Parts: sequence; C-alpha cells; structure tokens
Amino acid sequence: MISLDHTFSALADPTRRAILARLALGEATVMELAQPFEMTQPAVSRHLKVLEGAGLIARRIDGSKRPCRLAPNAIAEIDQWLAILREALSKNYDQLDQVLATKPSGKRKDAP
Amino acid sequence: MISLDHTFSALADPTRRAILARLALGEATVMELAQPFEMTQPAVSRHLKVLEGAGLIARRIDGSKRPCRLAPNAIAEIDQWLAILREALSKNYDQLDQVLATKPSGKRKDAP
DNA sequence: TTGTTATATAATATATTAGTTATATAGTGA
DNA sequence: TCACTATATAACTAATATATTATATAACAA
Repeated sequence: MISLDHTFSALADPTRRAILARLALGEATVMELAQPFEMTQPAVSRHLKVLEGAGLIARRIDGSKRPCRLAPNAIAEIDQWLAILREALSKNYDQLDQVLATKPSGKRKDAP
Repeated sequence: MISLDHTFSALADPTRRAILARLALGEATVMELAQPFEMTQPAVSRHLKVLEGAGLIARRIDGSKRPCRLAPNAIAEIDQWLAILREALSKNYDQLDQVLATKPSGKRKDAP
C-alpha cells in the first residue's frame, strides 16, 4: 500500500506535476518526458522513480524504452483522505450558516 | 493565490495531516493541537505556520489564544488540479475497455 | 562485434526541512 | 506590578531532497 506521505510529497514538485500533466495526454517515454525540461535525463529518471514509488505512474517495458502512464491507485487514496477535510469544511460551513441565521446580531469575539 | 507546491508539501507531513484531521472536528488552540503529539510547542507552531501558508487553515485571535480552523481555498485548488488526472485516468480506462472489447486477441508488445 | 540510443545508478554538492533549546512578546489574573 | 500562560521567533543541528556529472547496462542497428 502506498503512503500518503510519498504521494503528497511527489505531487509537491512542479516538475513532477508537469510530468503528470503530460502523461494525462497519454503514455510517454523517459526521453519524451525529459525533452521539454531544462534538466538532465538522470534528473527526470529520478522524478519518475519518485512518481512510481508514490503510485502515481506505472511503467512497462518496450525494448529499450520504458513508457510511463498514469496509475489510478494513489489518486484514489488521496481523494479518500481529502474527503475527510471536504466533509468537515462543508459541515463547518453549514454551522456558520446556522449561527448567522439564528443570531444575526450576536457578539463576535474576533471583531476589532 | 496559494501555490500547489506549498499545499501538497504541507499535506506530505503526517503530523500536519493529523493536525488537519483534528481540526476537522472543530477549532482548536495551539496548545490543544500540540498536546497529543510528542513534540514541543515551537515545532507545532511551525507546522501551523506551514499549514496557514498553504491556505489549509486560518487563525483568529482570541485574547492570548490563536484558535485554528480548516480553510477551504487550498482544498478547492487541489481538487481542481487533481481533476485533470482523474479525467485522464477515466479516459484511459475507457480506451483500455475499448481496446479489450475490439481486439480480444490482439498482440501485446509488453507480453513476455 | 561495434557504435548508438534509452535508461538507470553512483558519487557528490547544495538546499530545504523538521526538530531541538533558548528566548521574546503579549495577554491574564492576583 | 508580578508571575503565569499562550504563542512566536531565532539559532542551531540532523536528515532529506534535488540537481549535476560520470558511468553502467541493455537493446538496437549496421
């Protein structure tokens, strides 16, 4: 099972997010992915390793090429975790709504 | 506007995710948040600063206390970005479905 | 087999991060 | 005012991350 630590930290890097965005258009090899970046091939290889370790991409073997594609597992796991926050946020919002509805002129401690 | 770099990197830390999970239950002060962790108060203060900088929490002033609560902006932004990947994944899945449906005995380059 | 292409790994330098302790600041309450 | 509580900041250390160059490995093409 993939850890959220790895997944979120993989997504924290702009190069890696750009790689994922490129893969959203379809499979690509390491060189194809490296080409648009001002970065050496080994650097891209390491980013791909991070993305793979995070469960965000998968690779297959095609001769001497290693085409990459998006993998679904990590995204699903992230979504699941974010659901907790989303639910809490919508609940808080409802509560605030209620407070504003029931005490439209109540004191606010945080007012200046 | 908040950067995805900051938001994802804030979420990559398990202590910070635990803090967010606690805040999902409702507002809490710095000391309340620090208490369950084997960590000093300054360490928690810094985590909160990171979460605030990432747009994941907001703080208000209540005397000498600084109660924290979840903030919605960053989550919304993350969701928006992840939508790109989600869409691509579902598209790829559909394509795979089609491929399997139309050529059930086609050659596969990646077969051993 | 030899040269070339595609990719991975190792060694290394630098930057960033997360924690610590010590200290500063500001509100609280006697 | 004085002691106490709540929080923030600074200085420092240790661990981690990212990039580079050099090199290894494996497939391909002549």
